[in-house]
Amino acid sequence: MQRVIIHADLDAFYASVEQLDDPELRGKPVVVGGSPEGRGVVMAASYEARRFGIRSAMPMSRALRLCRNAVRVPPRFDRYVDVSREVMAIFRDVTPLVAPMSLDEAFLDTTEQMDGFDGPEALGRHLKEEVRKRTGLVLSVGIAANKLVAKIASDTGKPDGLVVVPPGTEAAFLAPLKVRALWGVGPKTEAVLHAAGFHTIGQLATAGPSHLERNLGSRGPWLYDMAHGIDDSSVSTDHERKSVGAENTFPRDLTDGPELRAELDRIAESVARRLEKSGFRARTIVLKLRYANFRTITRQSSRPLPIDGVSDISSAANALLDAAAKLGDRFRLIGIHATNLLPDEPDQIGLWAPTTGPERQTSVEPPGASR
DNA sequence: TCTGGGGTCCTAGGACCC
DNA sequence: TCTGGGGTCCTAGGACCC
Repeated sequence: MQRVIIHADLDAFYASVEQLDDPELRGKPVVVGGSPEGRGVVMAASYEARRFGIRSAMPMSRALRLCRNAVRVPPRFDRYVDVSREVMAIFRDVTPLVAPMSLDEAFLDTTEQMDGFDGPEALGRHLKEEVRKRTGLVLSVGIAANKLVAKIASDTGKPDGLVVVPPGTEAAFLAPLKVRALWGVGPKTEAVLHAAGFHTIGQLATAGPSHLERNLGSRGPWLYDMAHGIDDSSVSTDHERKSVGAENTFPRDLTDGPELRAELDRIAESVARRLEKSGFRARTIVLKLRYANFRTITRQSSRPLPIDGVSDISSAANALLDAAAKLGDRFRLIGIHATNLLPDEPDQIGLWAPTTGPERQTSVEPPGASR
């Protein structure tokens, strides 16, 4: 059966919410993000701000140089989460198959809902109208037979877009676009593709699978499928969490000392709190350090039994820092990630502890002692 | 110009097991 | 003599996405 997949994406989400909540900001170049003194970056820029060349992820200091009159607004994530919930609820009024990708975008599978609408475009218009009516926000929509093409379709229509790619026209739709438009092709892969002579998706589509594999290794088959608009992945509503992390960039670099250790403990608290809230415990703690020169390292330690609470996370992270930090090292960022998650079900501990716990410990033997 | 914070997935080497 | 094969787990780094 021909699938109908929608990618829905709110335009300049954080900045638009700020402009909705504060009429003073409407029509002005608004930039949401951290302060330039605190080494903040742009998290969202209104379309008025984008006219000055301001883009997401740009250092705030540079953004404010590009547009002296830009209004900087610190992010209010709690508010964005609330608005996002409203929007996702609107999507779920249309179909139960909604897969949120972030606060401001989601995939919808509306294959089974088409009877109620006069074609995919009408359904897209309905979504846009409902979102505008109930939240005031502008939604861009892409509709195609799979997620890959729907996503790229909504990207090409922004802002306030509604792009439908009929089945069978995927390759023709993609052909003129730059390879960078493909999901998963970032700056590095783009450079590799350029070096291999591929600039547009159409050029990529003319290459045979074996040629792509020779030039691009294991990514070859994947790129081949994407260039031809092939994507069989489904819109999945259940997302399993894999990690919980927190990190912080300091306004000024820090050396190891009370200030850095206090920051580490603060982050440990945040991770412990969110881990507990999400109903997981972790078997692995990852310490992340970014040096003043931007080199980034990670150090991790795993345990047979899940760690439990702030003090465990904190002591694991501090031990990793003890081992990693050398005198005179200057850091701009420190972070902790908890991975190898297990559901936090106290009842289950007795069931797995005897097998995973002691068994692993007895495996620590002198070399050659076993076998 | 000077580079956030939340994530996911992949690769590659090494230890270890049977 | 020159050195298995399949599998899992751990660690470190990196690309990418929003």
